[in-house]
Amino acid sequence: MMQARVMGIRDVAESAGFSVTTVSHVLNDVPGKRIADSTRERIREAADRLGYRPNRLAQGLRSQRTHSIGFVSDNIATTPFAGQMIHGAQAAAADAGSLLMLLSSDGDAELEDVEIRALIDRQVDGIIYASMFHRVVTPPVRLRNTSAVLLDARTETGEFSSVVPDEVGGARAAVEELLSHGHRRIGFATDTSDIPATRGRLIGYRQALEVYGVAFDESLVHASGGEAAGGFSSALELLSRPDRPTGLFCFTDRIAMGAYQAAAELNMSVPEDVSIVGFDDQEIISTNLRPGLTTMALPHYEMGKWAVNTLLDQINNGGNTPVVHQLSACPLVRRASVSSPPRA
Amino acid sequence: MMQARVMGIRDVAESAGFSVTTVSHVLNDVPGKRIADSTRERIREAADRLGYRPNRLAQGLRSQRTHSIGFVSDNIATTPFAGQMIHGAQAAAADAGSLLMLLSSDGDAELEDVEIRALIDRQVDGIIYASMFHRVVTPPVRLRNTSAVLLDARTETGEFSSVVPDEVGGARAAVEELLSHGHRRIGFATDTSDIPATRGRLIGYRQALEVYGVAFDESLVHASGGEAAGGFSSALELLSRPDRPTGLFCFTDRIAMGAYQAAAELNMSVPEDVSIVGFDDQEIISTNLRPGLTTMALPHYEMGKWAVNTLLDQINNGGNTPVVHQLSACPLVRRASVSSPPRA
DNA sequence: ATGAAAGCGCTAACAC
DNA sequence: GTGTTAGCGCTTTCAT
Repeated sequence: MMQARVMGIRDVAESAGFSVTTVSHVLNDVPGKRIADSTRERIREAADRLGYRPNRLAQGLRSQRTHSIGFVSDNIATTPFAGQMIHGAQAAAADAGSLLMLLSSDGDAELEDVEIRALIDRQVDGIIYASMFHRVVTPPVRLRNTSAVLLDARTETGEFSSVVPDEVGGARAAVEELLSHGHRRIGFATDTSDIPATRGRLIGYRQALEVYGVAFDESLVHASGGEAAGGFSSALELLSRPDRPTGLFCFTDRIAMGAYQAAAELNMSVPEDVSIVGFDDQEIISTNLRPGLTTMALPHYEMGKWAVNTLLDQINNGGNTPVVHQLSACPLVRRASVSSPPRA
Repeated sequence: MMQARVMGIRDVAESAGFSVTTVSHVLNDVPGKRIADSTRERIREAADRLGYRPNRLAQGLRSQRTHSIGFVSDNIATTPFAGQMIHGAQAAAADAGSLLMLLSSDGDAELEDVEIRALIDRQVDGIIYASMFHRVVTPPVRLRNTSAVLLDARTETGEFSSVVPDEVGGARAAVEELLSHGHRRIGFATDTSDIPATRGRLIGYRQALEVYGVAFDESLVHASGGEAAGGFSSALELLSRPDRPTGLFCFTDRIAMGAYQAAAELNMSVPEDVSIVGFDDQEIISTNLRPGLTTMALPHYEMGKWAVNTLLDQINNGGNTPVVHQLSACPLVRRASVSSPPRA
């Protein structure tokens, strides 16, 4: 383990025959410094030869910039989306030469505060405050002591820049996919929680119907307690009606999974007897269902990227950036669960 | 943004009327220092009053210990397991006052090397080198310049401490679950990849049969190209035989999902007509399938924890720790997909 | 075109 | 019991 000896800027200076100042100048490409090309070359050569690597800690201490950003999330283990957000964030950070410091609070507000403190103690340049599902949050006040951007979340008052998925637009596109295939009776198997997603997707559902001049029929929207089991019972009920819908818009892919089970139970096949579109594009479900599920993708990767890019801008501008609230589009992912309605 | 002014150890010293040395001693509880209780108190009070927080960068620079550890993984977005490993690692790190710096290489070896360098430049205390599925890896040589432990991976030569799931034991337990319910013809729907998981689980399958004195029948193991579609065709074939198995051990939950689909196709129900046990406990599948899937959990959280604890030990002992290769047990998660075989 | 020297905030010999 | 002082490895002002 451990290299022979780790070379510092002084070793480079000595070896190249210049002062540390000059070495620092050339290695950091400090602008507006008149330095002989030959000098630059000799210094670079020496640095390479010695395998010099700047100590980022020392740099950070001196320059007040650590090139590391904190990522606090309420959860990370139990949601398949965390990975995408983190990945997007990490990719954007890496592009800018920064690293992510990751922390999960498991929803414990006190712990969250401790974690943010730990991050600030480490002099992170800023913090991404992430939620694993779109919601309204109230971050610890301490978050105001830093640059911060909200990911998949918003505060009541909108004080931080934030990015969330476009629930309304996504739902509208989902239902339009069904409408454009000729469906006119379209059920909505939704969730009982009162969160931005349920509200937004219902609005989108209605908007799409309106665009196509289809009257909204309240009895066609059925809410249940999330997950496949809820989707199963919602769909079972909806599909058992004499005037059953020919298309089903499901609040999540998990609910769609339940809808598939209900269809099987009723000996109906997808999409011949009933077309289904989901939401989330949880690939493990959407690609493994038979037939593959047409669904709206949640733009987690893009949101993660947007969040750190915005944070970085904010940091680089010394906090003089306007607060912006970004809506991120949910693209339609076509697979095989939508066709024309049965002839009847 | 930004607090009024951030207090340093000097402010505390001044305010308390002692030297920075003494402040450092009491705030860090340095052992073997004789300091008056009254002094301790006054210093603590001053620190609290001023809201003093040590600058971890400066501490790290001086003490050569940053209390941050790097986590490099080949992937993070597209696997549902990443979250669990990261969470376990982060939890263990947090317990020890350390933070995780996260990096994903997307399988790009060159990038991986760059990332490890970036981590070392930031003076991380050590590095977790993680794979998102159990495999044999060859990490960049640079990894030897630090303390490192392998997570869900091993090298050919076993030079780093490592932790991987006990594939053999898990598979044996899975098949024994079937055997103990009375099944004697048990199919194995596996994957075609040649990786530790396929090899180990086949061994476990055979061991369990042997324990129960059931002869191994090669025609009962059917390999396909992963995912639900493969499981569907494997199971369809296995279950269509005249001497069809009454129990199915599936290489993954995704394959089990395909097996459910095949059972439905054949109008067989789970578990009445066929009992199924999976592997992985991908909850999004295992809990949402109907009926719930009995499966073997992959101990990702525990492995993540073990990895950083072991790394931390290694760091604290200055690298004089023996290399250890840990097998982590895969617990059985009983749900509703196993019962006694049909009377026939 | 280059360098001396101060100092980022802290720890740890070593004095007293 | 407590304080002085010398750095950790680097950036940056200011001289020259």
